[in-house]
Amino acid sequence: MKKFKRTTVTAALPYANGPLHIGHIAGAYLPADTYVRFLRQRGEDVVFICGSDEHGVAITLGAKKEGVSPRQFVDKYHHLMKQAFEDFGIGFDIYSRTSNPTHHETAKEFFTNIYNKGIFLEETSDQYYDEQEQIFLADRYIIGTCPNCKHTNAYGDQCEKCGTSLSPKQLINPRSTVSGKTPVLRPTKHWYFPLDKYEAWLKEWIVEGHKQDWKINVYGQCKSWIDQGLQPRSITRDLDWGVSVPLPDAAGKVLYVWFDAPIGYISATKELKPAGWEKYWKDPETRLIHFIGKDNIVFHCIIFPAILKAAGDYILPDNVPANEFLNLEGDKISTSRNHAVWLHEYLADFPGRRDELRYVLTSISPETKDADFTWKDYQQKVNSELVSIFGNFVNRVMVLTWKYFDGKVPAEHELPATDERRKKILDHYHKAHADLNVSVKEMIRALQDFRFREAQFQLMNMARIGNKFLADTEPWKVAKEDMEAVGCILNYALTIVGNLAIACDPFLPDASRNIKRQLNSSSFDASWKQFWIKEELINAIPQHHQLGQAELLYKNIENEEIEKQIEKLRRTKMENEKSAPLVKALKPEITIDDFSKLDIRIGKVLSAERMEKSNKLLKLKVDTGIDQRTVLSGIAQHYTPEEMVGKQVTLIANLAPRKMMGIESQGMILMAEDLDGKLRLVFPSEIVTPGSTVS
RNA sequence: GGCGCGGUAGCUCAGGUGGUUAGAGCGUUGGAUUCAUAACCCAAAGGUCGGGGGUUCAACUCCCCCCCGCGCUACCA
Repeated sequence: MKKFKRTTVTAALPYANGPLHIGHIAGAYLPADTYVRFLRQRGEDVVFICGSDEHGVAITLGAKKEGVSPRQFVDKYHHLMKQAFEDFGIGFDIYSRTSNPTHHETAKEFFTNIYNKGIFLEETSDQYYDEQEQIFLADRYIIGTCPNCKHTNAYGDQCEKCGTSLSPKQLINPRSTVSGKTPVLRPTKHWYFPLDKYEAWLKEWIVEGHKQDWKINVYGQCKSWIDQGLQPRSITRDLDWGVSVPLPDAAGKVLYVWFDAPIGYISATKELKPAGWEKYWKDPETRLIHFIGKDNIVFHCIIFPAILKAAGDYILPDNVPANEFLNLEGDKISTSRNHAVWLHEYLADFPGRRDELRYVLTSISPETKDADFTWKDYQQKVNSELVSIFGNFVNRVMVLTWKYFDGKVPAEHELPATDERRKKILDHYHKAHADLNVSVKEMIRALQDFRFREAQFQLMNMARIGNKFLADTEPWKVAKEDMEAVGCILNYALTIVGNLAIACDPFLPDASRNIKRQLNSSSFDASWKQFWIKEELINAIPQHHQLGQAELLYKNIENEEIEKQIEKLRRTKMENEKSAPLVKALKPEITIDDFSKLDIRIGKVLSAERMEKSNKLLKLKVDTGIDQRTVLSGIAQHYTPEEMVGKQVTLIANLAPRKMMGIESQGMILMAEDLDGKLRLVFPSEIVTPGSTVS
């Protein structure tokens, strides 16, 4: 592998529209922090960059909802997140924010730089405009009736009821959420980044260049994107919140949040090191690593690198170890449904138990597939691994040393194998030592490869070996006859404890500090970084050294504590169900004249088949009494073609024809939608003649 | 529908250029032990490696088809 002089580590900029939950932590911040701690232990030059992502329409929308300005809105969440990170002990070198002036300048420089190279495309297209407010409406500022499920408050980019992604022009009866008025289409100019022109380069860089070293999920996703063909992407928006486009004819336009956000990494580095930031972003001997969740892969692996490439003389990410998602008690974590374990709430409910959360989240880290956090599992892992194996080992060594040597590290010397027992002790010592060194090497290798689950497992294995060493050598028995041998055993046991204190720093920083305190190691622990360099057990503690008081590292998580948490989630779920409207709201009143415009008839399905390349559409041939016509209906997930044939259906016969997937649909079949989204046919209670009208 | 990733013991996961009885930790059960937070140590039970075909002397590992989970994508008058 290429040798680098320094490392720039970024963790995804969290979006400032809500608090942090354990999914965020497990996905990006904890692995990043673990990795950075590892590099720092080795004495490497590393910067660890993060900050709040504060632009975009969702922010303005959220602010509006809370009745505050975007500024106040992002201030609130920025400080909440910053505090939670700090309280949890994520050790960023800087936690910045994209609303900073430095960031605005940097982002504008990026734009101008690329603009001056003539790389951007300019294009004018029709978008919805609110005439009363005199603003262009971003997708999420437009609501209307969802063409799919008829939900009356679907957003312009997505219907939250049925999950369909939309474009504003698909909405029926669009209206502006700002003024409530019906918006009009008006031309507007935007700038596009020609991703397609970077396709060949991306292919070479990723598909050929990173086949071996990028995680398979990341690589596969990138390859899929590139193979599908890349399109130019719009990088500006009509909005008054964000980084304004630095061009004379661009009033009211800002950079698209996805263009400016990753640049935030660079701005934050500038802020951290005004003089020396460039070497962290432009020196080919710097290694750039992005820690993100899988939702960010395309931006960090495709778009941002292309932008860096276009800007010129920037380095590209050497690796992007994206994680999959974390679920909670079998369900997706959801901010809107409040189905989450919020970081700040965890810290308040479990004071002094940061390591515990780190440990469990790393042990279930969604490195290769989505993982599930359950409180029961949390309790079990803490109690049976952290407490029983790790904490207990440290404690028993401390207690034994105090018991037999008044807390003074026994002399380390060659133990002459003068009898059977000593011989056995020496055998166990050699075995333990060899096993420990294997674990140390495996742990470090795993850390280098971003396999944090495995790395932490090897750490625990060190404690397991320690426990076994004590059980095998039984110093409490030997003490009755051979104190010199006991001294040797405990000297080595303390060596293991010292090495554990070193090794656990990336994973369990609080325990590391705590053990150092117990070992009273401040006078010599500066030499401990040799552990990370030699990649083997070091002689951590000098003989005759006076230890501090023994203290339990962790205590058991009691049933009541986790039951409280489970109950909390259960209550939220119940409240959600209670408060969720069971039936949809009534639509505005209409007149009999409105109704009489509809020509609703009963038809009979003559034939039915699946549409090619669609998993929702069925192509039906319907006898309407008047004619036989083709009707496409999005019911393929609810009815098979076979069961549709011969069925009587209710259809709107005078609806304007509409082409879908190349075929014209002449009418619409009426369906009842159950609360769970299931569609059921509506038809007369007894067979009627095709063509019968409905009124 | 297309594409990507995944589906291995109760749980969390390893593994594999195809080759003797498929591994680990936790959990469970039994034993041993007492320095330790009833912890540690030893041992055992537990898997038709998502399903079905195929290639092969031999497949969990390669090929084909299918099913399930997650994501991206097309589509749902």
